[in-house]
Amino acid sequence: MAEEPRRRGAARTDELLRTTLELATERGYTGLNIETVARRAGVGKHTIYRRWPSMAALLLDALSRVWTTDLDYHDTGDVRADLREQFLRSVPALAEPPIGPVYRALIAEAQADETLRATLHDRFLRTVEERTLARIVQAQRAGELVADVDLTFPAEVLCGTLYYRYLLSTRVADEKTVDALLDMFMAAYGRQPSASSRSR
Amino acid sequence: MAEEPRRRGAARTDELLRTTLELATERGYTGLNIETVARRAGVGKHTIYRRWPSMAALLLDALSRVWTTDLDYHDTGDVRADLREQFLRSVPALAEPPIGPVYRALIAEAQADETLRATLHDRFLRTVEERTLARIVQAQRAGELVADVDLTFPAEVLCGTLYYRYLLSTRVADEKTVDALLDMFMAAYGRQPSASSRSR
DNA sequence: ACTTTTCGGCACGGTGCGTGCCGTTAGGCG
DNA sequence: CGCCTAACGGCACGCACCGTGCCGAAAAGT
Repeated sequence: MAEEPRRRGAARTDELLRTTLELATERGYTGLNIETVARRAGVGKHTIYRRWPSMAALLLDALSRVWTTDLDYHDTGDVRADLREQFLRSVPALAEPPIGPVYRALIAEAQADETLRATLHDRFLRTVEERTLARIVQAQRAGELVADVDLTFPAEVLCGTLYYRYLLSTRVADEKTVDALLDMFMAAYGRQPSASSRSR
Repeated sequence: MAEEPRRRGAARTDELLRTTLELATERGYTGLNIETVARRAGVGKHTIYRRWPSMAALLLDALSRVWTTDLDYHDTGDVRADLREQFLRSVPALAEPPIGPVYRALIAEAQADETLRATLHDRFLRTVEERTLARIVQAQRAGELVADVDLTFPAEVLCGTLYYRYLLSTRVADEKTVDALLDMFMAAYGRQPSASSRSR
């Protein structure tokens, strides 16, 4: 999204992204606009507009910087435990600054801009869904989950439910939630009948 | 949210809500602001502010007007068919005007306002989740679903997944999606083992 | 040293916000 | 019936942010 500036730019580009994340952390969603970022960075607005066509584009790049999300599912051979560990690790990261405010700002702007909505999904959510799918497909191959079922949609349900909690409700996605979600998933696709996986 | 105006107000209040919905239908999310509503209704801005403290409050009331959502789950004795019918009926209603634009506008504003987020959830999503829960609990009592499982969270997953699709991705929640969702739900909580409910 | 391009700074018109202050008008009351 | 009070429409304000244009300065490339 950011075109490489020719001369002094690279360092400035980097600084602007850092400034954006700083602002998100200190002042939250409210402080996230171009004027404020420019003022804070001691920069003319052109310097920003030369790099990004809109605030949304700047936010997308800023988010990419921190969305490392240590999204690396373990594979201990216990798919439920691995999913659980990953969910409990990544959900708080989503809510806290700087990711939280930046993400919220993008969600807000995306409501008015379908293209942004698609970009947002492609660049972030899709990755999460795909990695999740990869992990459960692996479990399926290992015999932990029932065979002959397309797990694409279940992977979306797993991720989507957590995002729904965070973005559309005020309920936190705590351990209880994650466990209930995994109960449902394992009850539907786990190998052993039901009772054992449905407890806990 | 709207306090009853004393004299000329009731009719005006009603007219303003209708004007808001008209604007949402004709111009979408973009046309939804107080100035535009006031201009369109031929009204001073005070007349709006006297009734609602913010655009969000006005939108909430406007949404209530059209959120009848014919949310009435049938009970034909086949819970899967009843859920399917309801989902396919209500999902498009959510996307089309006037509900779509108004809802999107609220989602956008709610990102900056936690209280609004809670209100939005309480006034709309919670109802949907509760009715869904009521229907599947009934199915549980009828022996269609496994007993001794708390279905509160599954009800949230059912609704949440559809909202996730609509609000955070650009994928539509079509028949295939609804069927896949119900596959998962029935596989997890349906009475008959798995194979039959997982097909389709 | 000279050119090119980015740079910061400033100002502009435009839009929407929320709040004042008019004079007007409708509804309720005596 | 006429008065009085409250809601009304219209207008203007200061504020914030948007996106753009123009300046002279400074840095990078030649």
